[in-house]
Amino acid sequence: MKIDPDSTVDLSAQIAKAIRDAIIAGDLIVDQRLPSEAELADHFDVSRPTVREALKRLAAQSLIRTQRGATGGAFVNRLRFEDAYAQQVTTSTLLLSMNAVSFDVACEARYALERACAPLSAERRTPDHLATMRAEIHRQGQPGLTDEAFCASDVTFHRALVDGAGNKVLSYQLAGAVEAMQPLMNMITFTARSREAIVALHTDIADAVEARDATKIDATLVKLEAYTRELAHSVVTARAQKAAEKEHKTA
Amino acid sequence: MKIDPDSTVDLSAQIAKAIRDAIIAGDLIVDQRLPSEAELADHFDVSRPTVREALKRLAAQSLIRTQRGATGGAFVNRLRFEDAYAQQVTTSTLLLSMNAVSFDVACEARYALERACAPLSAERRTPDHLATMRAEIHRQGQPGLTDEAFCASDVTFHRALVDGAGNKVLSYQLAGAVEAMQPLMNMITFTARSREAIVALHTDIADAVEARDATKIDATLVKLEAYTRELAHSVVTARAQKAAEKEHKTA
DNA sequence: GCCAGATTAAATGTCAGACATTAAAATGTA
DNA sequence: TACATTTTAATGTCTGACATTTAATCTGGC
Repeated sequence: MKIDPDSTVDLSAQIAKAIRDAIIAGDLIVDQRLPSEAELADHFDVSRPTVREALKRLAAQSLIRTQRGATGGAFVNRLRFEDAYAQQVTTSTLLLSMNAVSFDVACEARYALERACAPLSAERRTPDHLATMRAEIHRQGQPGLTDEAFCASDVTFHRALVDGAGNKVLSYQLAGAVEAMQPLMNMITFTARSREAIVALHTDIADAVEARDATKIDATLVKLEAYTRELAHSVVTARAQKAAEKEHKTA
Repeated sequence: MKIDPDSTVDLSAQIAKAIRDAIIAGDLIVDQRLPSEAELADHFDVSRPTVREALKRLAAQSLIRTQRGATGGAFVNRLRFEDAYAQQVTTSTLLLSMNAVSFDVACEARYALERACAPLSAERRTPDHLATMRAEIHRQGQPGLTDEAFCASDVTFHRALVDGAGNKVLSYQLAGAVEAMQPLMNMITFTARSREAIVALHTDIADAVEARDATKIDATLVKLEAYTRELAHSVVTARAQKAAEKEHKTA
């Protein structure tokens, strides 16, 4: 592991890269202890604060964890699925919001991916997945539910569908696609009628999952996507109209 | 933005979280300049190195960028698709290797997702995507290509297929699934015969994409998945046999 | 008045050394 | 042996300083 002290790049960034590369290459294995900060500072010929900045960078990516005390230090962290989920969701959410990704594009991606899980989910779903889906459908029908809670329940429902595929990698990849949509969905006002329609589609999906009918799941997801996009469009149209009216008033 | 100085959690982690939350909530918008390190230190009532550690954490997630000089400072970074790709690939790769994800599980996830792109790609692919696919097929047929180069070309081919869907979000989500497989694929030895078979399937896919035949693409991807898994299994079997022989010799 | 070069100022990048805190291991003692 | 104490080695944090970069400002000369 070496760095170039003459480079214009931050020393801490270079050190972080060197260690990260070592982890990726397998030179440092899970749970292995890194040298102490003082030793690393010595090795790279930099000060301790610089080493610390590098370690914090790695910690931010969940690549290492630190422990205080006599036998403490920095350890290569086993990247867990849950940690990766969280990062994935954060990154995806910011990506959508910062790049002004349209509702349609995000929605299309999400349903395309979700439909990919349908056949596997039909085959492998357990009673547990089914129970979660039914419970969320019930929650979604409750009056007095806020729009945000409705959206959150929607996410839980769809995650149960995805998890039903029984493939952790798939669940991880989908986490971003499904959850990152939430801020976009939250812009929609769900009327009683639209909630009813969505609950009906969700029920169809749950029924199809129970019957292990992959074709039916797929078809219903297509309907749900179309309906969701329709809803979003009506929101946009309504907003545009209001803006036009306001414009008219002030003029 | 506030932190709890009595918490057992690192101050730098708390500060990073506070700023991250502000970015996610939209309180800090893209390209906005954060207060200087000294001002942040003052605000959170900590020292400058602690603030710096927090900022490095955010920089590691591409949430901010820093600039030196008189008008420099830390700025909220527009998370670009390319940056997100890279992070996604790194995370996915480590996730698979550190959790000993089986070839079958990863492969299943990858092809399920890729098949989700097929209908869109059939509809929207441009001549460019097609040209990339053809070029990679040609490369894959060249004798003397190393296994690694073959794998790399394979990845490029499949990315062209995915990109053909013309949905950036989809491309981003797929990046991890496709590229993270590469280390696993690299364990396979591709014989001349198996390369020939793969090239034939790739050709079928390219032809189907050109003909905008979604059904055919899907069917061929299913075949390709089956063949890939078969190849991987034969490698595992061969290894097991060798190990058994060695065991026999030493015994 | 205008332009080129020198100066200044404000920010990040880096260093050195110190002290605080934590937690395990070593040690001492009943 | 069991328990309390001390030691020790690590991370966490602070202070203060200097180095470096870069844009803005000032200054002379034309």
